[in-house]
Amino acid sequence: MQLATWNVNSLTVRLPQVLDWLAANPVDALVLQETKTTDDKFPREAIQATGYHVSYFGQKTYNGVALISRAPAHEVVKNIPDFEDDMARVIAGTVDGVRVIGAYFPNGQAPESDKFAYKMRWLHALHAWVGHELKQHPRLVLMGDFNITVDDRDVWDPVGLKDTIHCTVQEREHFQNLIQLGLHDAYRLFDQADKSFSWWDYREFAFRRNRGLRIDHILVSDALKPEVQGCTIDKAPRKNERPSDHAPVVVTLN
DNA sequence: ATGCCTCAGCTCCTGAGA
Repeated sequence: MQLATWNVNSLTVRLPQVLDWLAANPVDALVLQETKTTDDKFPREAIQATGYHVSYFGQKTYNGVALISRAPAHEVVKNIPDFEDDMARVIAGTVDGVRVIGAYFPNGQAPESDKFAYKMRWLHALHAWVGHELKQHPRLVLMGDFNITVDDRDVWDPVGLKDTIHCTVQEREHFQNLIQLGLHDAYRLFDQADKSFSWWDYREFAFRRNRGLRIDHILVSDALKPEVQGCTIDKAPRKNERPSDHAPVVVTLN
C-alpha cells in the first residue's frame, strides 16, 4: 500500500500535474493541500474519471484539502471536530482499513503574530483530536503540510533561520507532542541524503540551489510502523515548468 | 529590500504563502 501527500498550491493550476503524477504513481491514497477552490468548483469528475474516489473540503482563495483514494473513503471528517475554524485545513477518511488524516497546518507567519497564536491553538486541538482518533483507529497515518521543521536537518540554513517561522522551539514541541501519541516520522525511519527537503521558495532559484525546508511529513502509528517499507520525497514534479513550491512525499507499507 | 516568485481576486495592485 502506498500513501502520499502533496501541497499543490492551487489545484486549478496543478490539476494536469496531479493527474499525470497519479498515472505515474498509482498510490492507494493521495491527500492534497492548498487546493484553493470551493467545493462547487472542485474538479471532481476529472479525478473520478481516472478511477479514483475523492472527498474534498475547500474555500475560496486559501487553504482547501482533498483525499483521493483508490478504494472509497469511509467515515470522512472535515476539519477538527469541536474546534471552531473558518479555514478548510483537515480531511480524514478510512481507506482499506487505514485511518488517513490529511492536514494543512497553519503557516504561522511569524512568532509573536496573531497567526502564530492561531497556529498554536490549532496544533493543541489537533493533538487532542488525533489522540482520540488513534484510540478508535490504531492503524493511522497523519500526513500533510505541517509547516514545521522537525529539527535542523530539515533546514537548509539552520543558523540563519534559527527561531524563525517553521523552525521555532514552540512549533517543534508541538510536533514532538504528536510523536508522543505513538506516531513516527516515516521519512526518518530510513537513511536519507543530507539536505533533503520538501519545499523550496519560488524566489532566488531556491530549488536549483537546494535551499529548502522539509515541512511536509508522513507520521505512521505504532501499529503501522512495522509495515513501513520506505518513504521518499519525489522531486520530479518540482522540476515542472510551472511547479508547486512543494514536492509530494510518499510512504510504502506492505 | 518587510524584496526576490506564484496564485487568487470585487484583478493592473494587494495579501499571503513559507
